[in-house]
Order: sequence, then C-alpha cells, then structure tokens
Amino acid sequence: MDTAEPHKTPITDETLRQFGGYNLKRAYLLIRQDMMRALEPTGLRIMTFSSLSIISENPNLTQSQLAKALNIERSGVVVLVDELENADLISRNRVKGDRRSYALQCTPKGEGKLAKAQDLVAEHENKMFADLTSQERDTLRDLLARVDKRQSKTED
Amino acid sequence: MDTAEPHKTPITDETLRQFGGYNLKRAYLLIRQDMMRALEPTGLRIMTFSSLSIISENPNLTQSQLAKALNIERSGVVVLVDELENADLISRNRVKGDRRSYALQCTPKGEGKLAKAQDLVAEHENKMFADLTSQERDTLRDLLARVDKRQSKTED
DNA sequence: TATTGTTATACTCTATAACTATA
DNA sequence: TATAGTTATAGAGTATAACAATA
Repeated sequence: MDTAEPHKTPITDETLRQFGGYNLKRAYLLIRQDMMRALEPTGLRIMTFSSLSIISENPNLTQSQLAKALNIERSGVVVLVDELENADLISRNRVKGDRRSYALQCTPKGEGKLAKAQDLVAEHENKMFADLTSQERDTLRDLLARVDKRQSKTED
Repeated sequence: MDTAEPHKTPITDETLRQFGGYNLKRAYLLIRQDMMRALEPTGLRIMTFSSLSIISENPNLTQSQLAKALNIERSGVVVLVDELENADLISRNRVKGDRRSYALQCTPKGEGKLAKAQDLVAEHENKMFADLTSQERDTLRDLLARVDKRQSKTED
C-alpha cells in the first residue's frame, strides 16, 4: 500500500460545520484561551473569576450553593474558595443557625479586584465579538441562554 | 465572626450572564455531556468522531493536516488515529513522494460507523436545540462560525 | 440518617519537549 | 536544517468516593 496520492486541496470541515455543537466548541475554545490571557494580570482564573462574581452578587451563600451555581461538585469548590480566601478576596464566615456551613463574602479587596477583572473581561469580549453588531451579540447571548435553560427543564 | 446571616433568595448569576463567554461555556458543557452520551453506542468519542468525519471528507490527508484542522497538536492526533486504526475505521497508508507522512483513509467499516454516528449526533442536536426554531439554529451556527473565523484573521 | 465541607485519588484532555526517520 | 510522526511527561480541570463534624 505504498501508492496513495497526497490530499491536495485545502482541508475542509463542512460536514462538522453543519452541527451546532461543533461550531460551539470551536468558538468556546477560542474564547476560553483569550479569556485566560485577559485575566492573567489579575491572578484570577476563569473559575475563580466566576466564583468571585457569584459571591459578590449573592453575599453569604454557602459553598454548596456556589457549587450548584457553577455546575460543579462541592469538592471542586473547596479549591476555588481556598484560592480566593488565600488571596484575601473573600472570607469564610460562620453562620448563625448551622455550624456545618460557611457564609462566603467578598472582601473590599475582592470587590476591587472583581471590578478590575470585569473591565478586562469586557475588553476581551469586545475583541472576540468584534465582527458582531451589538444586536447580534444580544441574539447570540439569548440563543445560548435558551439552550442552557433546557438543562433545568430536562432534569431526569 | 460567628454572626453571618445565611443567603436566602435563590442564587443568581446575572452579572456573568451579561458576558457572551459565560453563556457560551454553559451551553458548551451541556451539549458536550449529551454528545458523549449520544456517541456512546458507537464507541466513538467526540474527537474521534470529528477526526473520522474530517478524514472521510478529505481522503489521504496527513496527520499534521488533521492536527491543524482539529486545532490540536500533532502528538494528540497520534492517539486519535491509533484509536480509529485499531478499530479498523481508518487506515494509515504510505504516500508516494514522502515516506515520512501517512495518507489517512476511511475504511468501509469507518464510513458505515460515521453514517450511524452522524444520525445519532443529529438526533442529539435536535434534542439540545429543541427550543430553537430552524431559523434560530441557523442564526446560532452562523454567529458562532463568524466568531471562530476571527481566529485565522488575528493570527499574530 | 442526611448534609457541609474536606481530602485523596483518578481520569480525561491537551500541551511541551525530546526523539527517529526521513526530506 | 527542517518536517512527520512518535513517545514520555506534566499540567489543567473535574469527578468519585470516603471521611469528620454537625444537623
């Protein structure tokens, strides 16, 4: 079998392009990479940034609640919260009624860091979605959110 | 600090929802998981499915070309191609002019497997995008593809 | 018994770097 | 010297399972 002709024309992925999931993955990986670069100067990673944002928006939530919000396991949250606490961006506080759980709060330093990070992320998004009009960005966000919303419905 | 009140209202992620990347990630992880489930009966994983599809569409392409098409490193392709070859779904063939590279081809068995897998993936997509009209699915695909297209342009 | 947080462990995916054989 | 494929290794990211403290 020493006789194959090399493939000449440019490589295509037309078949895969027909699938929404394929386009979704390509775009996601691209944006993920630039997002990591954008957050670099803050010392945050994507998941610590997300955690910080949710903690800021929902003061005194527990780690279990954060796990559910992030769609990850409780064990994964420990690492994220450790990292944020060690950087003095959040605090673990004891709760009145239940001594098993912690109430997570942003520190002032954490709020400042979050604000800075959000600016960098907004900049990153403007870059990544530069080819889309403001209306198209809204449409994309809406369509993706509607796909995501099916999850809670189809909880079997 | 034993005095924090627990967070009462449902946990929200409104701030993060404003970012396209966040919605993208949520939708991607959701679809990824169901995609793995959909492919399970075929024995294929997402990346071997994608590889098989691209090889079928571009007969006799090399592993390096496949790596570029999949946006991964050459070393990663070896594992994928090994897996497909061991399952007798593709063959590595020697090329005329260059004895360093392989020309990858789908076997008849590989074409059959690919067809079956594509049906399963189409079914999976119908399920995941059930809340979107046909037109909205096209819009989503188009917007994602346009985000992805920036990559080749912004090659610095 | 069930739940919160924790730890240890393992698995998947991918990148990096060093190697070989060809060119 | 450069390129195709290979191998070994390491690093994220996450899941699973078992555990201690508390409910």
